[in-house]
Amino acid sequence: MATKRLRDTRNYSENARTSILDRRVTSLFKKVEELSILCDIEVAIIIFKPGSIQPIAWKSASLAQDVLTRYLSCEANDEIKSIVKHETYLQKKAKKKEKEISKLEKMNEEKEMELLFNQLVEGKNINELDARQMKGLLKVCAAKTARINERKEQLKQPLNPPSNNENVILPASPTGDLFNDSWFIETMTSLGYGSGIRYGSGTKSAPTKGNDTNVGDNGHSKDLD
Amino acid sequence: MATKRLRDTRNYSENARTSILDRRVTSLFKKVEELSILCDIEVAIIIFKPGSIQPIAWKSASLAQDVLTRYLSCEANDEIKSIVKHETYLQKKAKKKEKEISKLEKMNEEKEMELLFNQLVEGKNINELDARQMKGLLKVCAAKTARINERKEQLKQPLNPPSNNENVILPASPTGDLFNDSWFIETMTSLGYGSGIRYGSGTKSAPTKGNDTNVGDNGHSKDLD
DNA sequence: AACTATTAATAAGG
DNA sequence: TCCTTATTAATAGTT
Repeated sequence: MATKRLRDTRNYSENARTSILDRRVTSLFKKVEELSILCDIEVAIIIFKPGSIQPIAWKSASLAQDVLTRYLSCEANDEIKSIVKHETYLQKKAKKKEKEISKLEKMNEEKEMELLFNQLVEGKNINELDARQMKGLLKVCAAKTARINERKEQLKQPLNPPSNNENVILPASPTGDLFNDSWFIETMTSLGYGSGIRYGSGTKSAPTKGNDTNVGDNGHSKDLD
Repeated sequence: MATKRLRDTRNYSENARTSILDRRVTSLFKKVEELSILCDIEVAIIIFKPGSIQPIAWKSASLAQDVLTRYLSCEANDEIKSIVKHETYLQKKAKKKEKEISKLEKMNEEKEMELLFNQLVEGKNINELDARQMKGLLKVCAAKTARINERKEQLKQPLNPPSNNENVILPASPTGDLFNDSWFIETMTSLGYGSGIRYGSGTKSAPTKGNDTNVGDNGHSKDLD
């Protein structure tokens, strides 16, 4: 029963909300139709529902358009102005999205290069790389080299023993220390990058600090699905 | 008393007619205002009375115009066809860009998971991962396990030399064996993947668990670092 | 979607 | 024009 005249549907579930709204809009249109016939007036109603982009027009898109056209021609001056306003609004929106895209593309590029680097470690044939990938890879290498140099500076300081378990705050730093430094230096050397380091030491380079790392060690992994 | 719901005002005197119409339009606007606020919709109403040329606009000329402009941009009007066309074009463009963004976001997610995996191999503390990352990681693990199994099959075949070394574009790079599967497999082994794998020695098939995503069996996660 | 109790809208009269 | 009142419409809650 009607406890109140109108419910505030804004807090309702999407489903209930649309069904209630449908009823109201239906009866509204009914009333307006009565009015328009019995009082001999012309009416156009446009409704924008929050969820849908498509507007609802009464009493039909074409008839509404007829009324709207006349209305706009009465207002004349503002017409073009507001439309142009709208246009620039849309253009701004598009530009914004473009920026967002290029940002994401850049992020993608970075991540791809990181992956590429790791793939190389895992045995990806270097011949499979194309020029673009190679270029990006060199960038990553440069970044990593820079980091190593930093690290070297740290090591020069007497009261600064190397700590192996510096953990990284992960996803935010694409240039973070993803790699075991010693392994990386050796690898770089083998590629001809390690300026002061000579290649030739028969090192096996498997990082051992991850030995006890277990992934999904118990039944908890089931809970993640 | 209300003998009927709505009177047909078309046969009334001009005076009575407008007064009746006024009341009705007033209550109509009241109702629509309630609707628009409580149901969070945008509405525009244009009314042409038979006598007067001037239309009535709800909820004010400027606000109505705003709604109308948007409406027209969706439906396309003859008079302002070109402008509106451009508008819808821009809207389509924005939609397209939105799709592009979501695609890129997905790609980013995948790459991030790959990276996460590699970070883990390199000693990242597993305790730092949240549920989402863990979930994605398990996916990657499954993929990598599949790869390892493939590799195992290859290793079983005695006459299967890796066809890696060819021309390389990198400066002075002896595409070392460092970029080989050995390191990866060792690491995998140390992680508890396919514990029977020995590089270069054809061994019995590892007692691999059927579940690809369930890796490792004993909870040593406390010792991770 | 149909039903019912409640509230809103409205016509007619003062 | 504004109030009152009888009547009908709209509608929330329920099924």
